[in-house]
Amino acid sequence: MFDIEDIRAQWAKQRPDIDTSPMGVIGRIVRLSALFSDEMGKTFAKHGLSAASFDVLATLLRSGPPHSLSPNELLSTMMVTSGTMTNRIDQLVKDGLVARMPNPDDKRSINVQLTADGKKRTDAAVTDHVLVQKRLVEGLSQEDQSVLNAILDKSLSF
Amino acid sequence: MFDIEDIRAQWAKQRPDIDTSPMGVIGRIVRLSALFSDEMGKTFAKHGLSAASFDVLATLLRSGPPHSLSPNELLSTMMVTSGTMTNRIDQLVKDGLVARMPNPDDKRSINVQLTADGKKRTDAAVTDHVLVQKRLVEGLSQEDQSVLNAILDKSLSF
DNA sequence: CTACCTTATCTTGACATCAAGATAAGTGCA
DNA sequence: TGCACTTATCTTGATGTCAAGATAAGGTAG
Repeated sequence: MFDIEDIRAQWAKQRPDIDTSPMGVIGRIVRLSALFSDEMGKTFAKHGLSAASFDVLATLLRSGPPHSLSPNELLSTMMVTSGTMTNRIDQLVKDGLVARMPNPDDKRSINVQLTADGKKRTDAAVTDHVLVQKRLVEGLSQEDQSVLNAILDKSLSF
Repeated sequence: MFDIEDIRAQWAKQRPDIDTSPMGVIGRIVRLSALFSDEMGKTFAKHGLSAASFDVLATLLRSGPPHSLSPNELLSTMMVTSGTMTNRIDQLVKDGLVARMPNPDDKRSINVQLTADGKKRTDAAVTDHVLVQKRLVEGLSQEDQSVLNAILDKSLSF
């Protein structure tokens, strides 16, 4: 595993014409994201979930009672295609964590609703998850985190 | 697409017991990473490459002449399994961008070497790529970028 | 030299994802 | 009303990934 600055040094030798300073910032963000995702994935696995399932379950939970959203509503909060959403819901239905309920007002549509077991499992997973997230940022002071958020928001606004 | 702070507000209502401030930091990093990866992917696609192929090609290019590394060496710089590497190399061989060369010193091993066409394509893709990267961070001042790097390095050292 | 362990690469089977299109129901305008 | 357009979900086929194990060659201790 190379350090990002080592990689930049290699480029400086092989392609002195290019400016790799943006690569430093972007490389760190992409790598840190992968590291975070790996660690968070372990928590999900402990609860028998994948990041993908957790994403759906957590969205339903935080939407509040009756913990029920259409596939289209779920889609709009995650960056996945409709086929992916169908597949995710299929898995969760098979595991008994959500149920597909007909929508009486629009027969094209359905609602995906947390089951009692789904709600219990999701509540437990979320509780663990936030503790892991806390650990992942514990190397940063409160001020570091504020500064970080402010700078990242500048980039996210594009 | 919800804003991360909207998501935190939803949690505050549904699960007032949890501390979601780490989620603010982590969410921004993961989301920004996905955004960067999407944009960079478009550049690779323009050159007929995927992020996966580019990753291999760029590693070979920046390793310097003769632009040749073993699958194992490539593996150690990317976080993928050996099966994934075999598959990536297969694709690149099929596209004529790299060639598998026998290693005379160790018959278990091979070297993956950029072809002339592979080098040309990679050079062109890298040139475009760094321009896109530059655009992706242009919302941040030099000082923002320095501060960002310093803070991110604290987290990456875990 | 042999038997065993390690290393390097590839193979297999399962899975998540996407792009594109199929299906079915709702909407609106002539 | 009826026909075209839109919307919501699901289906299909291709791809990239991983975990686990297969294959083959190198290294070593006796």
